[in-house]
Amino acid sequence: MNNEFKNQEADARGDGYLPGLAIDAVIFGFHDNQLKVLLLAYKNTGLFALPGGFIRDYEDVNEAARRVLLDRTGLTNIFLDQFYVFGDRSRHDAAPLKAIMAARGVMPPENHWLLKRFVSVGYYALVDFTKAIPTPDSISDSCDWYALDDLPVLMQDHQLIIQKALETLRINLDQKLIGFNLLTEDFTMGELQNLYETILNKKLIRAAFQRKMLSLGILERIAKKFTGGAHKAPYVYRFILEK
Amino acid sequence: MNNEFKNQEADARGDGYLPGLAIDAVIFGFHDNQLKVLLLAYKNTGLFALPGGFIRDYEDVNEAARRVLLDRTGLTNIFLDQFYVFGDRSRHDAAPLKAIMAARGVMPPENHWLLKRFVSVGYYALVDFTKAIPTPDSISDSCDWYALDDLPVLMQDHQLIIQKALETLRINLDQKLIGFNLLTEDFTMGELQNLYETILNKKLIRAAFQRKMLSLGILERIAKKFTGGAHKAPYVYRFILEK
DNA sequence: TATTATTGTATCATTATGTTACAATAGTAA
DNA sequence: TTACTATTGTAACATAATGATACAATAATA
Repeated sequence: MNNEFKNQEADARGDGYLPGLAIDAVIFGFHDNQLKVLLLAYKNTGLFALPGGFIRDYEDVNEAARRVLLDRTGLTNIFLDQFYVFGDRSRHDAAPLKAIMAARGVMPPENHWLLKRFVSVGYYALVDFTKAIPTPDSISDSCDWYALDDLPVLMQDHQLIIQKALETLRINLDQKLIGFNLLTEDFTMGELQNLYETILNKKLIRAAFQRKMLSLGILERIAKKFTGGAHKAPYVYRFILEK
Repeated sequence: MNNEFKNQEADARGDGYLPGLAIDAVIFGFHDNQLKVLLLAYKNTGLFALPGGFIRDYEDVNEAARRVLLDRTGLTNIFLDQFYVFGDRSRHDAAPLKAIMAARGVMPPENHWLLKRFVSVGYYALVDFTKAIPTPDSISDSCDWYALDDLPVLMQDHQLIIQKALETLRINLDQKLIGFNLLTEDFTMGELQNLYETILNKKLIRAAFQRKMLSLGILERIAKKFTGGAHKAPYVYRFILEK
């Protein structure tokens, strides 16, 4: 779904879009020691869904995914990767979209392109929670963060898509060094460890974690952070961007 | 491309297929200490291409990929995984397909569905070279193995697709334990090490490799293999399938 | 029976990771 | 100022994983 939905509704053939192909984006954020994802709520239907969209005939598929991310968060230059193509026939279920359209007073013809079978390319993004500005599209009343362990009921197979995105994130967290994308520019070692523990859902050994992170040579020590607590102030680190 | 190409050619609208979506399969085999991939050669055009196909409207996308693999190799129950979606607009180039059709005496209308832009889901498969029976489709004169380091000139972005598949294979070789899929059911430790060295393109330490593999508890020692060489006979191992 | 090439594994060295401990604070309260 | 507390940074040692070398155990052959 995107801001151009009105046009999409009006034109039953879907001119200007790649047919049968969609994008679903699992946009991760980290706040209050919880992993969260951005979800849209649809007017009068009680349905929740991942941000998504379609591909214009002049766009690369990856470009379209960046556009979706920009439209829902206002962010560019964000970590964004494909992780799986959801192409089962059983995904096809016109009912939710009909309900959404009906709630808006639209009765689409049976052969409306949006009611056809879609294959969806799954993307996951890692964003700085404090920088993102959740923005609903034209047919949803809200775009908000939901904790992964307290999700509302989701449309179609969106629950599965989130599950698979999380698995990908867990695997790639250790391989590629992508966790930093979920934090603010500056962070303490404790914050970084909290993030890792939340994503991996297990306790890590503090001394070993710190030693490992520092040994990677990807962290720059910026300054001390005086939190007001009655204890030694932690250092603030910053991820060193490679040139 | 697949055996139903004749039907596909005849029907300019592409009825019965998902529009604009294709599958490209990088089918890896291992022979003569070389990694090889299956390629098709097209009649009278000098063009080489990856095995591929389209998705029937009654098929899951993954199912369609299995069908392609079966049609080109005769194999089922094979390691097969998605690795990337190739969706750049710049991929669109009707020329090769026109050439192929022209070589067959067909002049498609400009709006023929096969000449439109396609997004392709990349799959990679690992097969036992000795078991696969390379089989051309209806419009290619050959289906054969080509060594990765001696590939012919390939259609469109198929070179890039192979490159990306190889990267995926290298990353997953250590994570998941998938190398065995490229060997016969029984193999020696030396053969396994050769496979790893070929894929990773680097020498491995024999003692450490053997110790690591045995410690994983995934190998069953079957018997000795008397090769006729004037030296100690190696053991033959078999991958233990988990239940 | 000696010779040769290769395999399986033991041994030690090096590196990485798990675990414990402790000094160095930054605040609070006496 | 001075104890007291909680947390951080890191040293120190233990354990595990990997790298490197060495050598005994063979299958064939001469």
